[in-house]
Amino acid sequence: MKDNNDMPGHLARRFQQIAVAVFLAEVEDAGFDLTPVQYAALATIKANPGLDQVTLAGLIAYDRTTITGVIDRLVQKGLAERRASSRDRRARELVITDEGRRTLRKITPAVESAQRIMLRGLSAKEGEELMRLLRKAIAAGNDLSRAPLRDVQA
Amino acid sequence: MKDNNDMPGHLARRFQQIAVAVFLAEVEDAGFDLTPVQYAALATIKANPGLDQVTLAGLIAYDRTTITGVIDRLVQKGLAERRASSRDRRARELVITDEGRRTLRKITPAVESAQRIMLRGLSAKEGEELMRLLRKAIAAGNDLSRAPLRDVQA
DNA sequence: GAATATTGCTCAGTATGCTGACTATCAGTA
DNA sequence: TACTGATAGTCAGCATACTGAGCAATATTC
Repeated sequence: MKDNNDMPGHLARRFQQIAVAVFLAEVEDAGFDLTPVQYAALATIKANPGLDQVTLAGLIAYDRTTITGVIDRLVQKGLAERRASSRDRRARELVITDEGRRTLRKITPAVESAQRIMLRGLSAKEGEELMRLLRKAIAAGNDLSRAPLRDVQA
Repeated sequence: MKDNNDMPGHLARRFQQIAVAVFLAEVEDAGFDLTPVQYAALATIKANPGLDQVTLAGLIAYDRTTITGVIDRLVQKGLAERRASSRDRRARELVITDEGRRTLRKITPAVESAQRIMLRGLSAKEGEELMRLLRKAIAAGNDLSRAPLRDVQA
């Protein structure tokens, strides 16, 4: 009988569970209230001003139905804005606000600290190897989820 | 500026997302309707008949408030039963039903197939190494989440 | 240019996960 | 025994994630 600890799926769930908890704790200690998902979305909006929701979803591999709620909350917190697109009236252009920019800047140390903490059981070399293997497994399985990563050809 | 692909937290989310999608697809192909979480709970109940909910939660690192709903659904599907404990009237003893046992047995090939598919981008050696690193990182971060893994001393 | 297909977004419904609060019960102690 | 603290379970509320359906607008095809 295979143990849970031999199941990559189970290990993935556990590691993610810890990663989220560490992220939230570090960010809260820094005086902010932002989830990992909201952080990734906000950082991606900042790096790609004016992108639409589907493109954002593709860049961070979120489901398009999930993005709606995430952006709702970013907007509600005053960190981002949804604007009507002039090119396509179906689409919304997303932009970061000054407040969002400020938040991103101030929150960065906490985010980086969280990444270190969640790997604290591993040596630097092991941490790198873990990330390499995850990237490789993810690349091979990308199309197996409903929300695959998609590159944009601007 | 660090890329998402350099963030273990982001990679963890992506890998888990794929792992769940693969699991659900394989299980559905086999003609069953069981989530990864429900499967782990059911398998653990089978291996530890009569255990209470808190112990179950500790064995698979679920939050105790999450367990309630998971068991509700296992019971509703007729795969497990909740019984009053004679030793402690607060506790519920969990047991697997015959139907649950049958389901577990028939679903096992699909579950194992799912574990292989989610590692399909890696060699056997790399898959082992990924699991080793995940186990190590998880062990070091176990107490950082609200739902740590807990061993039982029968 | 009209019919068809596709796309961007939203919504309803379900299933994890979590925080925090509450009830019932048990355990230990004065 | 009464008091105190801890524990088992549930619930309300919020935030991901997904399925599937639907609406509005754009693209494509004839």
